[in-house]
Amino acid sequence: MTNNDLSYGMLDRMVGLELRKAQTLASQTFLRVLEGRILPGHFTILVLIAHNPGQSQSRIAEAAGLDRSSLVPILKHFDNNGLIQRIPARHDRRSKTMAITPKGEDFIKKYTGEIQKLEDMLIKGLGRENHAKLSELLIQFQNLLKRDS
Amino acid sequence: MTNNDLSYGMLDRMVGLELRKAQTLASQTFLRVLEGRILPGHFTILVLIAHNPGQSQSRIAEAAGLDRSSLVPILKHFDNNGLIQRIPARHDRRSKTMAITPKGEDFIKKYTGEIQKLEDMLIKGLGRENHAKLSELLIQFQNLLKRDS
DNA sequence: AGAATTTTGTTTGATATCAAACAACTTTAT
DNA sequence: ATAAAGTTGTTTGATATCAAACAAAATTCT
Repeated sequence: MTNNDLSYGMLDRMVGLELRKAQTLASQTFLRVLEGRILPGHFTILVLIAHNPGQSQSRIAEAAGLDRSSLVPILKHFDNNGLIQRIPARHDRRSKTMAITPKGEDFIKKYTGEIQKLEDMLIKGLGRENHAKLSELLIQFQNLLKRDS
Repeated sequence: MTNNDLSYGMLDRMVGLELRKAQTLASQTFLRVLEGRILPGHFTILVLIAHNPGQSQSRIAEAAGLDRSSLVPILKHFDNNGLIQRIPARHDRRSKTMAITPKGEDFIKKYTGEIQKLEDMLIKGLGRENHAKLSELLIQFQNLLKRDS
């Protein structure tokens, strides 16, 4: 009986299901608080590019937990709007190096406060220790599943 | 530095991002182990119906963390394949009561072993205490976000 | 009782995502 | 050096999901 009064049977406390429900709620909360002005995944991509200039698309995609192909329309959008720049990599003619633009930096700054406030709300709600423990366990969980894939 | 050697900047250890990455990996692992014979969400729905006969679609959807509308094609599929039965509810003429069929029970049994084995792998990999703590924190996280929505 | 509101299941777009295939290119093996 | 295998970014097709709108029915309010 995790939720309401419905029985989950063998599903009770299974991590996969709880992950999916938690993730859905987190995403919806983000969208609601940010009023749809930016998608959580898009913000992630932009910050990753800003903090790791000169990386390939594949590496950024992997760090964001996205497929390479999912990145293409996102980057096209950022490029069209002048938030990032794509420069052909010197040593690899297939690869395109990406860098944030000043406009992109402004964009990140514009939303950083609200997003940090949302995270602070989570920290306050869970307690600082629990919040840290949750992050840690989620990372451990990922490392576990990344091995055999 | 949670992943690889890329920097996450302000995103480091943010729960939302770690949740999304963990959830994606969990889903992919499930699909790979079950070889696509059943989707995680579909199995969830079926077990929920089995353990909570006579519930409305809306309640099942909520318990599974899905939108009502997302349930419609899933239930249609289960109904067409004889895994569930849909009976008009007595006291509410809008509502359709659902129940598992013997064939549906067989279907659940068929995959229960493999899915439990997958969860056992997670328990073993994380450690029993960490696994329990992760479930608990995920549920706490959901309760936190459910309040103000 | 009657009107206004809410709820239920559904349909209809919209979209985020992946997986597979592809050409161009690089790296590795022979 | 040449062939084989792997990688990069992209296109294309499939699909899971949601959100908004809807009619029918139930509930609440006055």
